[in-house]
Amino acid sequence: MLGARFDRVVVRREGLRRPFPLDFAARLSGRTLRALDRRGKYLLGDLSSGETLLAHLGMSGSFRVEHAADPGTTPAIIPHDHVVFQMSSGARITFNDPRRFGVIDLIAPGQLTSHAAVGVLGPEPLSPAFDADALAHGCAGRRIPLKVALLDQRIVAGLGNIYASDALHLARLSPRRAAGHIATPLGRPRAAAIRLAAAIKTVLRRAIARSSTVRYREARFRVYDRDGDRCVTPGCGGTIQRFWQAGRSTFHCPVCQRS
DNA sequence: ATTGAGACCTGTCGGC
DNA sequence: TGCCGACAGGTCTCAA
Repeated sequence: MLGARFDRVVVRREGLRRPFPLDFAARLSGRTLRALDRRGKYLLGDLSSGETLLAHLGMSGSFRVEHAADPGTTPAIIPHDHVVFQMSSGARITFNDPRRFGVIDLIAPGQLTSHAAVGVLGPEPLSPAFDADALAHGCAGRRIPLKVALLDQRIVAGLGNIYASDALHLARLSPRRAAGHIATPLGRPRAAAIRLAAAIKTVLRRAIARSSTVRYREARFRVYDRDGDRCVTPGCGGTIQRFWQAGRSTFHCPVCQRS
């Protein structure tokens, strides 16, 4: 898509979580995609019109890339194809999302920072801006459990249910611990914040290197979806358990994540 | 401030 | 085989 023009945009239903914006296809047609970026779980496309093409995969969304020049391939519509972008490069990019929890939206120029979700995102976990100080600052004074705090995109952007559990396990911190406990009363980081910030970076770098979210059904994690398994922490010997927090499943080792 | 429950949807899996 | 409930990578809103 990058550097190509939108030749034709086909919208195959009213919307996903929300209705598609007014004149969505018309506002894209003839524009060029100048740059691609990402904030947290949001994909951002910088358009020659100054608008931003915003996308979120939700739980089940995906983009499929096909090319007119690919020999022996006949691009076809399959179930749950909702938006098709035909590009001047010959590429055809299709947004498919069975559960329709995803987002496809257009943001007017300059409106991204005031966007209800994107505008309040916390720091990028792999950027230098995210460190123990930033994490402690975000958690200070909060009495919510650490696991719930890690899922709050305003504290740190982009962590989901898998890596929230895994990062806490690597840092050997209980998911039930109050988030505020990793900071001093003045919001300075305690040892736990230093461990957790580092663990988040380690877990995410490893996940990206292994594409473990892209193929998450085949992937194996430290604790996620491993209840009943033996804990991987050297010398621990505990058994991974699952419980519920804020409506989501949390996995942890009650032995090495006691506090 | 925080929790909990429910909503949005369809697909998959395990148990019977 | 087929049916049924539980659960799923994520937000978002409302009530308590």
